[in-house]
Amino acid sequence: MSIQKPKGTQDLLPGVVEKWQYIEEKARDICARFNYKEIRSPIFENTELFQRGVGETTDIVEKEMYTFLDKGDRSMSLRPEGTAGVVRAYVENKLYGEPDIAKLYYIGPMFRYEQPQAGRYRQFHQFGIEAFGSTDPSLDAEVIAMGYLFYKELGLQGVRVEINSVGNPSCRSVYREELQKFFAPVKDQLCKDCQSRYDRNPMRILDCKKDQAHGVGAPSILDFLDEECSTHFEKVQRHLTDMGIEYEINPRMVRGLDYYTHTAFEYKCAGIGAIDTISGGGRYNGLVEQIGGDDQPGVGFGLGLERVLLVLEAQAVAIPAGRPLDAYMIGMGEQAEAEVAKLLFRLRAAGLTAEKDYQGRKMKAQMKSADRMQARFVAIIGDEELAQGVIALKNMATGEQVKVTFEEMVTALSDK
RNA sequence: GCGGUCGUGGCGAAGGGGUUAACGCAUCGGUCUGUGGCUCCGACAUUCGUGGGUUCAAGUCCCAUCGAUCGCCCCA
Repeated sequence: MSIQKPKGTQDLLPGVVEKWQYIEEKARDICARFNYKEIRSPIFENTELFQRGVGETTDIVEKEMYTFLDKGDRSMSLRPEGTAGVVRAYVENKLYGEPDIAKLYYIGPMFRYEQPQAGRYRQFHQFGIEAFGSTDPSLDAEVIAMGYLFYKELGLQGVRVEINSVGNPSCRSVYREELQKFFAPVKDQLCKDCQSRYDRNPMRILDCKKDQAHGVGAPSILDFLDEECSTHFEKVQRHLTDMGIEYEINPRMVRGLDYYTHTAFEYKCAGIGAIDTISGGGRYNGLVEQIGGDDQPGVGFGLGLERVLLVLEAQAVAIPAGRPLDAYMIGMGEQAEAEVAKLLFRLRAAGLTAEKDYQGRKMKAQMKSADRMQARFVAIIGDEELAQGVIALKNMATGEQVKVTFEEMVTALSDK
């Protein structure tokens, strides 16, 4: 067997790649309207960045990173998510010194060594935004609203917004202890997974899919928020309501990255097998400092593009087709073929999309080819046309055929 | 890391131990010596993911391995 693509990766071939371009275009457009600027950071970083940024105890860092030693014995990792690298770039380039807050976005591949399944790949793509430098709840709400609008403008139906507040590190640690106290007496009745969650991350027990009953009567994080955290959370909600964004509060929501503070949110939608979360994000006020910068707050989302595609497909949302072919040129005979090559270049230089045959096929086969490519016109040159200095233009939709001079060709093709 | 299902031409798909590997679509050629979407005719897998084993005989049975797919953990 010849070499195959690495497990969990995809070749995006012509026919599909146009969908990606369309989605990326939509992302860039919405970023422009919200005034987010693109940032391109490396696809690999020092491993330590992710250990510190994403969190040593997260599954991502513990078992899902593509880590390797480079030739200088430095430990490098392919980025498993987008935020850490952007934060690093923000700090390294001292963007906090700018007068306005930094509103950045990225689109690109991320890598996690996981077992692939529906909506999950080892190389996947995210469109994400990060806004640094403000704790204003209206910024949290803006980020949430922007993701929502992105899905809406793509034509996705049934996207739900769930929000939660995970508080700050101090209210969270109190809550964590309370949760462990709550579960301690029933620990051995919990499912196997939840027993291991008990120590690692008791909040996940609430999110257990096997047994929703686990969390009945359990304390809610929202009751442990301090003054500042609950005020922030209330203001975020008010802003969302003012913008007309519908949301649900899910006090059981837990995110997979350690860095979140205050607002955490997810977008959910059916259509990708067992997975319903299509993206998520939140505020991360301690992260910039943890990466070695000033104490600058941040908030953002990371949105899975494969999941967007899958839901678009599940909902059969039409995606605009790529650019059609204006003309397919056919030359009969050596001299005519040379003329075709020349005119083809002229058409292309004039901004038209044009194609010819390169396999020496019969005219009939070339016509079929033009039909397959959905060419609007077929331009034919044979001995007769050559002698008259004209070209036969056939409209493939109507079947009409007219003769035009070489000079008239470009305009004839342009305005139809 | 664990579990289920699957792996036959460019694509879809039959064949479940016996010697020439159905069929459909697509493609190419002809019918139509220079005109597509229709018809009819013809061509198109020394080979069944890979490696090993069982057998007189293996796409067909067994083992391993790789991959796809779905699910668990976790996540986008």
